[in-house]
Amino acid sequence: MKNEKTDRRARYTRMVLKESLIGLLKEKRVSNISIKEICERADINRSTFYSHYQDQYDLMHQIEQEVLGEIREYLNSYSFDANESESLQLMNRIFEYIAGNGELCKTLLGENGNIDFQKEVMMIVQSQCIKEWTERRSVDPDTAEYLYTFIINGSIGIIQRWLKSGLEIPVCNMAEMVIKLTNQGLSAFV
Amino acid sequence: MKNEKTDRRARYTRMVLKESLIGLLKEKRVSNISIKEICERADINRSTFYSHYQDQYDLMHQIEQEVLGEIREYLNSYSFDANESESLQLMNRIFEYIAGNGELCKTLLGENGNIDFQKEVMMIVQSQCIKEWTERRSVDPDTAEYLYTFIINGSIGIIQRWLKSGLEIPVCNMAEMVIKLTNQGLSAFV
DNA sequence: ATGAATATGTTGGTTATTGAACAACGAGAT
DNA sequence: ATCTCGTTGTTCAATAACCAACATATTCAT
Repeated sequence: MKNEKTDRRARYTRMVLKESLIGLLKEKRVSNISIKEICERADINRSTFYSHYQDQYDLMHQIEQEVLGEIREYLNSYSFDANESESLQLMNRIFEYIAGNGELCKTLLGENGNIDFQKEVMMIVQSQCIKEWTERRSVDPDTAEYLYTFIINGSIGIIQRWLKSGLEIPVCNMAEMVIKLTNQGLSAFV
Repeated sequence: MKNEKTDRRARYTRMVLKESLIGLLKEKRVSNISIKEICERADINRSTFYSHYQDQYDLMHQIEQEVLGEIREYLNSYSFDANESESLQLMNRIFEYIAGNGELCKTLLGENGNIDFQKEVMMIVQSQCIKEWTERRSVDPDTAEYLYTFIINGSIGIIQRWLKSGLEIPVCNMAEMVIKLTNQGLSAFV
């Protein structure tokens, strides 16, 4: 029944180390962040760091995996409305999630974030979107590769722009915009 | 050279326990706060609590002593301007301090605070004020006792009112007001 | 007044974190 | 090329915090 698995102390240690890295990521990219720095900011002994993580990248990766897990959970807790496009609904939820986790997402999806993680996030929803299309009409697999790349990178870019602007545009408009761009783009090839 | 004396862990534990109690004091008075409650809020094991403090009152007392220490330090780091009344300057500094430590002071000086602590705070400055008067003119010691009581309680009341209002009135006006009331009051007896 | 539930101190064995030390490495300056 | 100086992994004994369990106390409804 215990919500948290581990010892209180370990939980606390991991929490502050994560917060510390996230804070530092607002200023610079992981590669320029030292382990010493992370520990000082978290007020945790350096040797303790090593008993939890290999290095900065490992810590960052674990943060990313948690966020991905939360996003997936968030999407799964949702029953689709049959009247609307599944892709659009998914996209809406993604934007909702990002908006509701502002600071963290702003960092992980921002310029100091890991591009592979960012792609993975967009993949969660765009893969559904692309599937809807390619199932209906036949697409040359080589071409599809390029379409993926374009759509995923475009989506990431637009989200980063949105986060920078301070989430001025409402969630539903963002979702609609991306879906439109995706569908329009795909329609030229199928 | 170490600013902090103890182990990081002990420092952290004490810090969160203090924060926890301060938070709870916003809702109710110490006597209605259980140790279990404090520990749960702080996410600290109950047995750890006992290795630092006797009980809620002990913890609260230590917080109060720290604040008193900080106030004294704050006042000592100040060189007086010979042109102005020393009492008024002191009073100004007290209000400055309170304004700069809003949340904590609002709690400790508020309705759930310890009246003895509150009196001690006002004593720090009013004793100077009263000394200035009684040195100059002779006062019946019995009467003086009542004058103290009146002035100290009046000062506390006015500060609580000020904190409740959200510090609307500027610091210097508050200080002047209390000093005026004090001096006017005393002038009737000496 | 009685009983059930909840808070209190206290204990002993276990585990996580600490601090300090070490050799090894890399970057930058002279 | 040599000399700093700071970061890196790693170790280890000391200790703070953990948890679970226990036997009292308190509280509170009926």
